[in-house]
Amino acid sequence: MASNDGTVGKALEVLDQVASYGRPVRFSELIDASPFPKATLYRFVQTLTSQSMLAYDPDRGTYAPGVRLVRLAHAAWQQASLAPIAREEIDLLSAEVGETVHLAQLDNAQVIYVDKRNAADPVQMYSQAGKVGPAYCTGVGKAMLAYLPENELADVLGQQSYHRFTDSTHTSPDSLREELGDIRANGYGFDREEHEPGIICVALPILSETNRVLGALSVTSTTTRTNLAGLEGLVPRIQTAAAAIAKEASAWQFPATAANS
Amino acid sequence: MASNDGTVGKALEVLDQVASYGRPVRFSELIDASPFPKATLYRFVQTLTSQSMLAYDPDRGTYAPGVRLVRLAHAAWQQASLAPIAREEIDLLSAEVGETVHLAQLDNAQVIYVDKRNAADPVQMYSQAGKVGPAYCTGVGKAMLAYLPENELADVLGQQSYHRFTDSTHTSPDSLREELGDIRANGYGFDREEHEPGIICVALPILSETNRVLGALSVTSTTTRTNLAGLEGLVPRIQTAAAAIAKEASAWQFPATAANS
DNA sequence: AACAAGGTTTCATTATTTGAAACTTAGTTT
DNA sequence: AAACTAAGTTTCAAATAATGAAACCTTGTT
Repeated sequence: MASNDGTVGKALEVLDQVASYGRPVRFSELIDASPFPKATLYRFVQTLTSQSMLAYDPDRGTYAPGVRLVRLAHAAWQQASLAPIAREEIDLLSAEVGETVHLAQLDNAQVIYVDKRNAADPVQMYSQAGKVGPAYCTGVGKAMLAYLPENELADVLGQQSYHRFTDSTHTSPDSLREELGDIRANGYGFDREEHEPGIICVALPILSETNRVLGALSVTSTTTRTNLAGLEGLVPRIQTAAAAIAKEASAWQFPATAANS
Repeated sequence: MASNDGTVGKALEVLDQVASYGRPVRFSELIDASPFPKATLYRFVQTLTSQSMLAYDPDRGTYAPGVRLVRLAHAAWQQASLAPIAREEIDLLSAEVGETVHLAQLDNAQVIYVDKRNAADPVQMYSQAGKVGPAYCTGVGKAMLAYLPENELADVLGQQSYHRFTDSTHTSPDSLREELGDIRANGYGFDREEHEPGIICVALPILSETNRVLGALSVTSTTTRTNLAGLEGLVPRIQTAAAAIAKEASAWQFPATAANS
């Protein structure tokens, strides 16, 4: 992915790098970790700053992701994500099952959580939406991978880290592939404490009419509260929600443009 | 701004264009409204899609802002925005005054709302955070403009539309400049129904130790509930919050990096 | 005063972008 | 079923922009 998208791709690589620090960074820190020569990186950072994609703090000489991203993300979240469409269904679902519900989509080879509803404490969206996670060891990740066309799947499987988080984490594409077959057969999959000990979930894909993967929906719980069989009992209810979201998504088309100021 | 940032600037221009539609768009719609020749726009859209900055819907042949933006925005919101820092103060403030509180920052020449708290009905953030508004006719906008250094101010004033929303909207840089002087003198400013009839607010800037504009804080109400004098009474309380946020912002530095998965 | 380190600018070379035009589909119309 | 049309895609020489080594500032340090 990173390769061969010319200058724009390289600039976005720099943007990702800055974002990855999780705090404002100095130019010198960036150059130490950058494949680009000083002058080149310098120009990228200048350009991105001038475009408000990065914010420069002159008091400290640091760079951070810029506010223009927040504006663009607003648009992305509303349009490209299932979140606004799925909102009501997720509210209902989480209230009904009394557990945490996640709505996720695939960004490249990673899972990106676009919404989350916790039965207990009400939302705090921006701080949760946008979080990324691994695809190979999460319920939502595997549910989406299971329905990817072979050519895309091969690509995505090659990009996973297969880091062993727990004893039940998949550590190779082969064992993962096997489970993906099961998921396709059942229509749903589990996270068997593969990412965090004690945390389990059931996940279902959200598919378009043409069977493209739009996203995934999951209900998460802990081994102290329930078990896989318990979660499996929720599948029909989650299936209903997933189907409703898919239907909404396909209806959601060209809602007569409104002019803007 | 749009000028002279090379290929990257142009690509981001395209990204903005797509985002501006508020719905998925076809390539043909983009080309009709684009200054770029077909082949050039085509390559931009390809590149942005390959980078997940745009999402392509193959069923419908449409483009929309991509999920990578949501991920980047998460980083932007946490780091570049005052929102996470200001959260508690805003909670307190809105609970105490019982009115809507806005936290805004400047993105180029526009106001971008990074957080909002409504005393009455609890938040629905993503739908609000990221929203943009005009700087010349909003409380937060004017509060920030008032403390901008002259060279930046001139630039920003030139970019305002001066559209007359109501009878009290500023329609020229000159009358606006005059009010900015008053705001600087008082330390706070009003929105006198300049954007929407019946809606008024008091706004204060949030300034760094070196007096750079970090953002602005406002309390909004309606003419049926209160008046300017009533809002003015809240200034000391808002000032406390603004000062606390500024202090937090300056302390918030290099909080020991955590490695990421 | 000499020395670094972080940051910024220069400029000839090199590689990428540019865009008119030609080409492919797929969907109409005569 | 042939001729038209609109939308999307590819080509390629010319024009333009990106590159990066090295020199140059600036600010803080020994």
